Amino acid sequence: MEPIDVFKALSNETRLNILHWLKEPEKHFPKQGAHLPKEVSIKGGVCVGDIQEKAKASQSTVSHYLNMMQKAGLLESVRYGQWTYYRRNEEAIHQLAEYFKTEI
Amino acid sequence: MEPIDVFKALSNETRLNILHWLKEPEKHFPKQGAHLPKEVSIKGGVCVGDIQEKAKASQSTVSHYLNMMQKAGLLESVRYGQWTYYRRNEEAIHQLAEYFKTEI
DNA sequence: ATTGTATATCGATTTTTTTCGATATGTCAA
DNA sequence: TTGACATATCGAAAAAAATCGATATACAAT
Repeated sequence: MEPIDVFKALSNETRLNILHWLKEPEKHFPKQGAHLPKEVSIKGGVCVGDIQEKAKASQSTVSHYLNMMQKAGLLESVRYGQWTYYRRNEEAIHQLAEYFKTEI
Repeated sequence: MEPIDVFKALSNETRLNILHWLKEPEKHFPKQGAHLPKEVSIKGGVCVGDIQEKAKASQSTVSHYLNMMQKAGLLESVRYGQWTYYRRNEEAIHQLAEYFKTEI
């Protein structure tokens, strides 16, 4: 997890928004999980299409953003069928906050 | 203090290094404060030239970096004669760490 | 006043990032 | 197996950031 990649990922309003939204997915994505059979639980995960709709950017841009944020370590993804669910990587983000406090 | 400006400022290795160096100025800038009469104390401040020498980038680039970091709130500067001393804005950085922990 | 030094700003070029539409890939359903 | 859909990847154009040398500004010392 390269700090610089994390900071780059955070240097954009839309990406920052996505991170925010995913903090309270049920609040910001009311129809969250619509595609999932209820026995499958992808807690806190939201599919790309829902994020795209809210972010108001093109599909390819949002896909790119999510990939970038995942590579930076901020998000993790789970694929279910044709959908990819993204959620925050809370553990990594917590470590990051520690890093920020002690190293920056 | 706009989070995005802060993250942009942190998205560069040299700038990240500068922030690091200024955490322990006496360690990384042995000849620190050489220009200052001892009754003037700019605690933790290092002049642009010293930073430039260590950063190995051009004078204009380093000046630009420092200005950017100051605008982002990470640094503060004091001018003494022909020198500008930059030091960390510890209070702002501390607040930032709090922001990171609670908002990111 | 003139010269030298430190830093800031300007202008231009190169590099990186953003952003998109088009296309490819993978999955589901009929 | 065909068609529809979700997402990923590709390739390109536009926008922004990095970076430099040259020049300006501000101060110091002679």
